[in-house]
Formats: sequence, structure tokens, C-alpha cells
Amino acid sequence: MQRHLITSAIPYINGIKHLGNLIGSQLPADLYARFQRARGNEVLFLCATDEHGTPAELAAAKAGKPVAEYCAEMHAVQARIADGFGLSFDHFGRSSSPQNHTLTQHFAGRLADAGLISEVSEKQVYSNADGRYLPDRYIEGTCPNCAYDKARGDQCENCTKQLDPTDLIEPRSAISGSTDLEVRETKHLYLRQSALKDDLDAWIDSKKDWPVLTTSIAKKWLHDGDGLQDRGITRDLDWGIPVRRGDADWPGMEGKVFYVWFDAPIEYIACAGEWADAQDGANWERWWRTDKGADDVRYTQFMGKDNVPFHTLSFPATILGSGEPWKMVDHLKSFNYLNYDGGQFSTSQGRGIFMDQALELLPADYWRWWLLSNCPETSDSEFTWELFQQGVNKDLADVLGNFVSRVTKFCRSKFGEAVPSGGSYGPREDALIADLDARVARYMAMMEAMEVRKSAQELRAIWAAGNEYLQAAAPWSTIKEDTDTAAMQIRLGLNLIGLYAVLSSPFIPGASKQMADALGMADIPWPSDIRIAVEAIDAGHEFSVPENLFAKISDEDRAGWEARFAGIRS
RNA sequence: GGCGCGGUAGCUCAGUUGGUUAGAGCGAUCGACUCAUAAUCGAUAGGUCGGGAGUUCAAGUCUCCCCCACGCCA
Repeated sequence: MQRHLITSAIPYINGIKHLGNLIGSQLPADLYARFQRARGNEVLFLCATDEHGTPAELAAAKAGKPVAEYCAEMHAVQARIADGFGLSFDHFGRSSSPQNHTLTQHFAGRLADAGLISEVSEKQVYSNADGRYLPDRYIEGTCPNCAYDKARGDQCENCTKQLDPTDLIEPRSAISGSTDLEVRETKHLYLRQSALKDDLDAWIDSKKDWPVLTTSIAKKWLHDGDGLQDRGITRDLDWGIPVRRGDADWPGMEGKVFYVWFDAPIEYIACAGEWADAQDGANWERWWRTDKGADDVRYTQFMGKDNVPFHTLSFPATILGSGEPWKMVDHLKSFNYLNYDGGQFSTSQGRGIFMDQALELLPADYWRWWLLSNCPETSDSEFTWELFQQGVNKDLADVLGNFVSRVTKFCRSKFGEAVPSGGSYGPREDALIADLDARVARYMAMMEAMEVRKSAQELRAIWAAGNEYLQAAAPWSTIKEDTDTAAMQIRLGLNLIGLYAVLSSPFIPGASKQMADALGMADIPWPSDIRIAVEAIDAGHEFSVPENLFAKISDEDRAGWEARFAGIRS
């Protein structure tokens, strides 16, 4: 039995994610986790909310709530929606957990002991009215170059000139609008990633099977310009993990917190601790420590392309630098973006379809199937309502759903609601079994390789094979002169439904369960031999005719949704 | 402006280390069937593989130049 540690990039806390976010990491990660579990492998699938940083504070302020309370509420909302989409996390944690506080401080301490942390003095703008330091993008003013009056502290959007906050004319806080600002000298910690550059480079070079998208991004950061830059890992904020050196105070760092990008990936590890504590003390180190049983673990990360640098460089630098035997990622699967109707999905602009809205329209399986079968793997891909309607109607309703209908309804009308007996498989059935054998092998190879679109394509072909068989066997004709043969043909059809239920479960868990339930089969094992699998349900076994598994999306629905989601979310 | 990823049938996309008549699904057209959610099955049509030059016995697949779209950065 293999052991798979699987993590999805952790979604930020400030709001409900859109479908682009979903297909960019959580959904393919879930597909892989479900596949590995179905095959009988041991899986620990972890995800969490990323809760620290200025955007969380601002979102909380906008909602009129203390930030801790806001995060707790939004975490519950995201957890509920994730559940609605069937995302099968073993634990959905929080980067603000006590476990992550301890672990983040631990890593910082180890890195400092290893000489990989440097202290740097910086000048930052402090807002007296807001009672806090303002990062560059939270300072606005008039551009000295073009007189644009909404230039940000780091750059003028109008003339693209780079700026320092002190360059701005009449600078003001973007949060409160206050002009009561002053420049203060403040000390910060930097992670000396540059010292680990060669180690990281060698590590990346050892990953021959990673997608080009992944390695090319990592290589660019390693070698571009002056090479990998050191990175500030602390901030002058209230909300976050207090800067401590292990369990000791860190002189000079009082009142500061770690930067969100330092503590967020550490949550992958801390989340296992949260999981263990929720399981009444399960052993989490056997998943994460190679000296404590994680040697045979295969660790796979899923993420959008924008997250690649942090997962290939910053986080590995943290782990390597600690000098401790933590599990490093084995395979890193990254995704491009899903676009919405000619533009981008946008959380800040409310453009596109958000996860909660999607579930109001249709069950999760519809979205899961379409998104996964159109997954943006090699390049950005496009969501349009027309493509969505076509894909769902054809693949789910016509090919799979209708197959289940025609088999079960034909059997009910001719033989009753029990698997009919009589006849035995002949050449046509042997040919189907041989075909399915090859297709299932390809399907599994594609799933193992995390080739999401190709897996979906093969699964669809497996569904279609059932219709092809039925069309050729034509039990509705056979039954006129040979009842036994017709019974055998429809018995095979019913067995195919069972096979489809288990094979499809990583993609469409809901419909898979409906199929299994209709057959009265609680637990169908993953097929190791197709011939055995299609003889699993014996004559006499009772079944029921399920409601149509998938309703078609009408042109009226599509037009209505298209109009409803054309604007921005209010 | 620099860098990155792409530009393959009407649409969405596959095309390993260069090698027989460039593939799939959808859509279209025609036919078959009638058990089924007017579903299914079969067949056909459709591409000078963004443009140009080069290397090679042979290039969608390598090299160079150019054009276009998108993204990142300064």
C-alpha cells in the first residue's frame, strides 16, 4: 500500500473563492486524493485557510468585526462550501491555529541558529490616525511625475513610474485617508534565501518529471538578474504570528509578526498536527518527518502558477534551512488560469462565478466534471456558459446518465427490478471486456500521472463504450427470439453501471453514489480485473431505477445565467 | 521595453526523443436504431499545423527573424 500526502494551496480568508480558484488547486487535488483512496492507498489530504496579512485586516474592518472573529466566521463559510463541492479534506485547518504559531516560531528559531536570518533596518511609513505601519500599496498620493492623484506608494499606475512612498505629494493613508503620516525606522528579519541558492538549484534539477511550467518559473527566480533574493519575513502588524525565536523572546522584534508568506506554507505541516489533535492524538509525524516514518510517503502539492515560486523556493528554503528531516515535496502540480467569458475571474472585482453561487445553480458534480475535464493544465482555458452547457449535457446527461436510464428501465420493463439470469458472455462481450481492460489501464495511468484532462477523456470513452455495446448487442431486438441472451446482455449493462460508479467516483462522487445505491451496492472495490468486475453483480440481485442522474441545462437556463453573471457581484 | 507561456480543423484541445496519408471530443451533414433524458450508434466533410528563411533523406516537432494573444516584471 502506498502512502500519499496531498496538499492543496491554501485559499485566502477574505471572501468566497471563485471557480478559477477552485480548479486551480483544490479540485484537482481532491480528484487525486479520491483516486488514491479508492485504490486502497493510505491518504492524508490537507487544506486550510490562509488567514494572516493586511487584506484580512482590511476585510474584517470593512465587515465591522474584530479580525479574529471575522476569520473564524469566514473559515466556517469556506469549510461549508468546500464540503458542498465534495472536497474530501482529511482536515481543513487554519493558518492561525496554535499549532502553526508554535511551528512557525520553531522554524524561525532553527533558521536563526543556522545563521540564515539577518536583521535589516528599514524606513516605513507610520500612520498615526490608523495606529499602524502602512505597506507601500496602502499609501496614496499625487504622482510627482505625472500628477496622477491616486498613485500608490510603490508605483504610479498612470505613468508606471516606480516610486518610494516619500516621493508622493500629499501622501495619505489608503485605509483612512488620513494625512497624519510619519516615516519611522524599523527593524525586520530577512530569510537569507541567497545562501541556499545552490542547494535549491540542485534540488530543482533533481526533479526531472516536473512540468515545464513549474521548473521554468523556479529557474527564472533562481537565475534572473542577481539571482535569488533574500526575503523579508516579518511585518509591523497586529494580526499574525508573533515573532519569537522558538519558544524564546526575540529582542528587538517585540510587537511584530511573521509575514503571511512565511507562515502560510508551514501550515501544511501544522495542519497535520491539527488533524492529529482532532483525531484524538493520531501520529502526524509519520507523514512529515522522514526520521519518524515518512520515508515511504509520496508528497504531492497542487497549486496555481502564481504560487509556484513560494513552493519551489521559499518554503523549501525554510525546510532545508532548518536542518531537520522534514519531508520535501515529491511532485508539484501547477495549473494555469481559467478565464471567464473572455476576461479573467476576479475576486476583487466580483467578476465570474463564485463557489457559493455555483452550488445554488447546480449540484457539485456538474461543476466538478466540467471544470476537471476542461482543466487549465497546459495553458489558460476558457469558461463560457455555452461550453459549460454543451459539456454537461453531452457527457453527463446523454452519455452517462442516459446509459443508466436505458439499461435500468429496459430491465425493469422486461425482467423486473432484479438482475436477470440466463445466457453467458460470448465474443461480443469478450471484445468489450478487452476494450475496457485497455481503457481502464490507460485511465489509471493518466490519473496516476495527474493528467486531469486526459483522464476525463478516457473516462468518457469508457462510458461511451457501454452505449456502443448496447447499440451493437441490441437487447430490445434480441429479446424477441432469445430471452436468455437478452438477459445476459442487460446483466452486463447493469454490471457496467457498477463499474462506472467506482471508476467515476473521483470525478463525480455524488452521481457515483447514486449509481451504487441504485444497484444496492454499498462498497464497490476498485476493479483489478475487468472480467471479474463485470460479473460482480449476480443474477437475482435486486436494484432500483434511479431518477435521471443529470438534468440537462436548457437554453433558457443558460441564457438566464449568462445574463445574471454578466456583471459584477454586488 | 525585458522576460515567460502559447498561436494545430467552425469551437475546446492532443500531438513522446524530428519519420508512413496531422488526431480526439463537441458542432455540422448523411445514414442506422427505437431500450433510453428527441437520447444512442455509424459514416462523411473540414486544417498549406501564425508568417518567412534555414538545417536534414525527412519538421507541427530543431535554429533564426517577424507577426498576434495572454501573463509577469521593471
